[in-house]
Amino acid sequence: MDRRQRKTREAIFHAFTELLSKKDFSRITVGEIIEKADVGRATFYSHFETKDFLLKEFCEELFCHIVDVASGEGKDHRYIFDCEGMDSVFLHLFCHIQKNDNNILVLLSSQNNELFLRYFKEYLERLIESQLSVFESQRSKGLPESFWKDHVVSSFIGALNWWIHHGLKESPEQITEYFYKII
Amino acid sequence: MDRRQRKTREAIFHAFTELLSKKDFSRITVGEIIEKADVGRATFYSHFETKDFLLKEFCEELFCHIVDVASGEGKDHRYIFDCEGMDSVFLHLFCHIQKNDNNILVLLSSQNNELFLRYFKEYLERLIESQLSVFESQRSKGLPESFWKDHVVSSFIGALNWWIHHGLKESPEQITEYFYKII
DNA sequence: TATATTGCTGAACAACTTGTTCTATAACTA
DNA sequence: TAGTTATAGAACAAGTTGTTCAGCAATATA
Repeated sequence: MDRRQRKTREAIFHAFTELLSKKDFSRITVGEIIEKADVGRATFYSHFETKDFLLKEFCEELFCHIVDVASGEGKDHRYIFDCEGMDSVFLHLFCHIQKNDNNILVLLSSQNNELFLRYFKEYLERLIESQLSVFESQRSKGLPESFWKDHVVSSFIGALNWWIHHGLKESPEQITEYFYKII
Repeated sequence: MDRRQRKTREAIFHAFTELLSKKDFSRITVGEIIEKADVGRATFYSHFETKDFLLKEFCEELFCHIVDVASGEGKDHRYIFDCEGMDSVFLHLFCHIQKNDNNILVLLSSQNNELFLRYFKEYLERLIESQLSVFESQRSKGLPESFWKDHVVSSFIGALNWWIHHGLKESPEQITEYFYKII
C-alpha cells in the first residue's frame, strides 16, 4: 500500500479513535473526522464509502487481529503482543485487554461500549467455536449446541463488560476464574 | 391527557413501530415518521425533543409496562395480558413475548434487535434483582454479587435472543428450562 | 352559549450534514 | 525522466434537523 494511503488511513483511524472515546458514534460527523485527521473531504470518501464502513473496517482491524492472533493463527503474535505462553485463550484475551493493546480499553470503556462489544462478539464467536470442547463437560444434557455456544459467548462478553465497568480491579487470572465458574 | 395529544402520540408510535420493523433506526428520518403518522413537523417536535427521545419514551412504554407488570406491581395485569397464574416470572415473560404483546416480537426480531435488547436489559435488571434469591443456591462461592446478577441478566437476554433467532420453535416452558439449566 | 386555552397544520427557514465532482499539485513508480 | 496515483481544497446539490409563526380546530371553562 502506498505510503500516502497508509498515512491517511492511519490519520483517520487515529482521529476516529479520539472522537469515539469522547462522544457517541451517532453524533460524530465526517466533518469532525477529517478536520481532526487533517485530510480532505474527497480523500475520506476515497477511503471509506460512509461513516459506517469506517466503523466496520476499524473494528475489523481491531478485533480480527486480536482474536485471530489469540487463537494461534498468527505467527508473529509473540512479537506483536509480547506475551508469554498461556494455557487459556480466555486468560490470554483478558490479558491483552488489560494491557490496553490497540487502545481497545479506551474504546470498550467509552459510551460506545455496546457498539464495540457487539462487534467483538462477532469475532469472538469464531474463537469460541474452536474452544467449545473445553466446556463440553459442563454442558447440560438436552441443551442444543447452538444455544450452548451462544451462552458461552455472551457470558464471556458479560464478564468482560462487568470487569471494565468495575474498573479492572481484578487480575486477568481472577476474571478468568469468575468466567469459568459461571459456565 | 388531551384526546388530540393522545391521538398524535399514538400515530407517531404506530408509524415508528412500522418503520422500525423495516429499517434501521439510524436510517429512519423524522420526515418519514411524520409522513407516515400524518402529523405536522412542529407537532412532532412539540411531543418529542429529538428522534432519540422518541425511542427512549417508546421503549419506556414498551418494557416498563411489561416488566413492572410481570413483577406483580400492576393490579390490572391479568386484565391487560389475560395470563394465568405462573410460577416463574421468567416463564411469564417468555409467554408474553411469544404472544407478541405490544408487537414486541416484531421489534425484537427486526434489525433493531440489539437496540431493543439493550433497553430491555435495563428494565430487566430491576425485575431480576427481586428474583435473585431464587438462584442464590446456584451461585458459586467467591463470586461477587454484582457479577452474578449481571450474568443472570445477560443469560436471560441471551436465551431470549437465541429463541427469537431460531424462530420461536420451542415452547415458553422449554426455553425457561434451558434458561434454568445454564444458570 | 360565548370565550379562553390548548394543540395542530403547513409553510418557510437557517444551519448543518452528506456524498459528489472538479482542478491543481504533490508524492510515488518504472 | 515521464507517467501514474493520491491528495487538497473548494464548490455543489440534495437531504436533514430543529425552530418559528400565523391561522385554524378541538377542548375546557364560565
